[in-house]
Amino acid sequence: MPKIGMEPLRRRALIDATLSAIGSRGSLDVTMSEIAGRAGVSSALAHHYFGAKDDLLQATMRHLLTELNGDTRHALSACRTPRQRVSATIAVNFSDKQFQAETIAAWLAFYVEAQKSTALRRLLRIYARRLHSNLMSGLVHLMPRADAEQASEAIAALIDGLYIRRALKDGTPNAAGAVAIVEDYLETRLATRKALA
Amino acid sequence: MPKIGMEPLRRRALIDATLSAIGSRGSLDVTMSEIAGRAGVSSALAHHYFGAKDDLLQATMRHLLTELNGDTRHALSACRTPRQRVSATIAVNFSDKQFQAETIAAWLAFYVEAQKSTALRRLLRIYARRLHSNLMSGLVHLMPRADAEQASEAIAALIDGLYIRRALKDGTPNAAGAVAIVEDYLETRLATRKALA
DNA sequence: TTTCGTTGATTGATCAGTCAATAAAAAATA
DNA sequence: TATTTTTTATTGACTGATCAATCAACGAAA
Repeated sequence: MPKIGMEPLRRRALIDATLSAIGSRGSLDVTMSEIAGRAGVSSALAHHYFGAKDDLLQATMRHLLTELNGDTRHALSACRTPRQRVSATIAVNFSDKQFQAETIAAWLAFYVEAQKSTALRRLLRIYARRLHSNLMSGLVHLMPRADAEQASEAIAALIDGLYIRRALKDGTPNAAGAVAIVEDYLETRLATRKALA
Repeated sequence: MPKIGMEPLRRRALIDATLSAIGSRGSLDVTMSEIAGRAGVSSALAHHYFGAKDDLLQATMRHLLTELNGDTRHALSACRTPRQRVSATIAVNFSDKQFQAETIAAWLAFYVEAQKSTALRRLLRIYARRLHSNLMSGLVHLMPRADAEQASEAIAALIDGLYIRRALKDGTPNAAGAVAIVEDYLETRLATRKALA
């Protein structure tokens, strides 16, 4: 066991363990012992590095946010047209890495918890703003601003809704189907504009 | 205090209290004492009438489901065309009675809890099936079955997504805006079919 | 006098969070 | 280099709070 610079390793391991615990339980009702156990350490150590449980939960959510943001930036960097930007922004949310039982369960649980915790609510708002701004950066070139605003709202709602449905394993089992639904919405929206013009 | 036939009154009061407790806490993390207190009785009485806490939670969710179903039946009974049926099905979900902070918070919380509880999951599945069947009963007359299937999936996801966003008080503040988004999706979908025909 | 409605008090379990103690690594000092 | 000292990593054991669930008891209605 190396005893040098354990802090970042442990923090990361604990965040991963939190994610997998939330994923398997399907909610934030996981004990510190459960999390620590999955990370292979004692619950006391988890408290040592993160303080309160809420802090660990926040750090976990921040991690999710960072990952999604990184993936999005990467995907957007390859885009040449506004149209591509919109599709890329959508696609990231349904990529193999993001659209995964564990991650989805965590997002959903955080959404609920955000109604109690202002800190989580703030983080979720950051996510919402980023998504909106990414979508708008493309949509605004494809339709009038008011329309773009509504389309962005609809796409965001569609993504959230598909996440929920995926969590419940009701309809929309695969990521491909989910993307198809959102893309179809977008495509239809754009086609209508063209047809009416 | 009348002491005759208290059971149905108490049960109803406890369910209402559960709903309002969940609404104000924003999650299912409410104590039996809190609920019983809101209903003006002791926690022991809540256990007396409902047994375990889970049973009370289930009864509360069943109540939500019953209400929604009643409202939907009523709305559908006034419809003359398939097109109206679809709009009516959508509208009910955003009616003043349903699209309310308290109710929305409860739905969201139940969605999360359903990942742990098979009983709740079964109830949620009933809701999903009903919604799908109601939507399809109209859509199937307006477009090919495969398209209708996808549209139904999209509308269901939109509704769930708009509920989430409402819970977080991010975009989509009012019910009217939410309906507009779903109706716009539907309208665009139908208009495209016409334009291409 | 049995059944119904009701509660206060209690129990037992679960957990978040703390703390004192231990061991090993790093740094400082001799 | 050998030593003491300090910092880092880690835990088992404990505490205190919270809660679901139970139960014995009591008053009133049937």
